[in-house]
Amino acid sequence: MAKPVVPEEARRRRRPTRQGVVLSERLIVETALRMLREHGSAGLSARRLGAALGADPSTLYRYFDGMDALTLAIGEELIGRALDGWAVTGQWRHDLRELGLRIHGAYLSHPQAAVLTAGRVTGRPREIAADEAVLGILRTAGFPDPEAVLIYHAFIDQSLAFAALDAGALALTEPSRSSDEGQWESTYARLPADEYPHIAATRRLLAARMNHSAYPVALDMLLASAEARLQALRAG
Amino acid sequence: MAKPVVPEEARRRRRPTRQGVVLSERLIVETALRMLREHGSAGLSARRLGAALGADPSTLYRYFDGMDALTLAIGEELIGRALDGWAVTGQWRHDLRELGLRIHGAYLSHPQAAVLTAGRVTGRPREIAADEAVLGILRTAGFPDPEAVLIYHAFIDQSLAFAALDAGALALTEPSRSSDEGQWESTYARLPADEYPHIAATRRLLAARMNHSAYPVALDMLLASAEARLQALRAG
DNA sequence: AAGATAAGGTCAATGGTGTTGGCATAAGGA
DNA sequence: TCCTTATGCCAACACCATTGACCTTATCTT
Repeated sequence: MAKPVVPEEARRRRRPTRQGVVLSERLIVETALRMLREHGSAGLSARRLGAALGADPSTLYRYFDGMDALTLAIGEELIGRALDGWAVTGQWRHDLRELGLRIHGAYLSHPQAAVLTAGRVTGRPREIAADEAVLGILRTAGFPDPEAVLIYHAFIDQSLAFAALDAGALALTEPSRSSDEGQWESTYARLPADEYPHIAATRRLLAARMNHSAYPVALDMLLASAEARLQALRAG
Repeated sequence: MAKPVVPEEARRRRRPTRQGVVLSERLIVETALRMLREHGSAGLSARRLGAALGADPSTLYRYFDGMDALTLAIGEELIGRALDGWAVTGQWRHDLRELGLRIHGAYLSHPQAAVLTAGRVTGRPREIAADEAVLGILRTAGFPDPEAVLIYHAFIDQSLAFAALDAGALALTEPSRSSDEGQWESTYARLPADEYPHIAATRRLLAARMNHSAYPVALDMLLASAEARLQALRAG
């Protein structure tokens, strides 16, 4: 840690860059997101980001202490976007479903960024806010604390895990665009039917399915199971 | 792609390296795994791997066309280890549970490697074998094909997604070893109780829970939900 | 057994990366 | 208006993956 990073709110002397740009944490994160979208996850580097901002790469170290910290900031931004405009209705199952799909969607809308950040738990404000919201929904719904914590954990980790997985797949295939459906079809068709009878028997269904995310299905199964537990608790 | 890579089974002239080591795909992958375990995921580089093997880094390109291909080979090796010794008993729920935990476990036993490879679907032999097995279990259990495909997809992606997520967490905290339990405890304790009442109320439970993987819980919920569907199908 | 062929190991070089210490300059407080 | 120092810039370091040319020697052919 060579140079101390000044926290954003304490910045006073905003000196414009040689090319006239006035930097800020926000500007840097947004530019990084744009670069990730346009040039892929390998396309983000201190040098390129610096160039895009019209600033020397080393200047970034005045704002983040290392690329890793920048990555975390990007993750926080994505979580924030997922929560924007989300509101609790009081129907716990609906609310959780909505939140899950939003998180998943926010990450998938920036797959290249998601690849870098999902799985990195940041502990930053907006992430904590999401945790608090989920716990609140479950406890209000009537789950006893131990149960609520268990389900909260499964729910949030499953959402992030699928977001990362699906984003990874998207980030990989996006370059080779041509994939649509036909790719899986041919992948499965290539396998010898006698050696892989079950795959062969469901070839069509598989090809149609594998182009979508399994997250909505997994999410609904998790929520259904939670509801069953809740009813069992009420009954017994 | 400058130099064509000779497939392993077609290799004839195995010339020992200057330091006397006879290379092979297997040896390289195993050495890479060992290096990942010992020096972390950032510790694997062509140069270091070459050094560890007693060979010039460029030699690796005779075996894999790029570090990316090596990564895929490592992933295939991990899946293979998960399947080693696994056998179907005929009780579908037990079998799937076992397989899921094995996959998850195999990845977690090499977290640094898992970070690199999970999420990269390879389509290599052992991976396809796992897919066929899962589909077989579900269809034999009585799930109609569309249902079987849906659940197969959710199951396998859930396993891989959690493996990647948990491995990532493990790979990160391993360097700073000291994390055990106390870290989460203090993380939650630091939050103002009036702003985060639900977190505050369940602080203890959370601290105890967050050190474990949510996968077993999520897996059981998915399987429970699948069983409910199967019974509904049989009844109606 | 001798020679030809080319697989496979090595060398050197290219253009990329994150990161740092020192320096210069201008912003904002006095 | 002057001083302080935050902040941008420069040059350098050590690392990275990858490649093309070269050389050596294991294997095949005759």
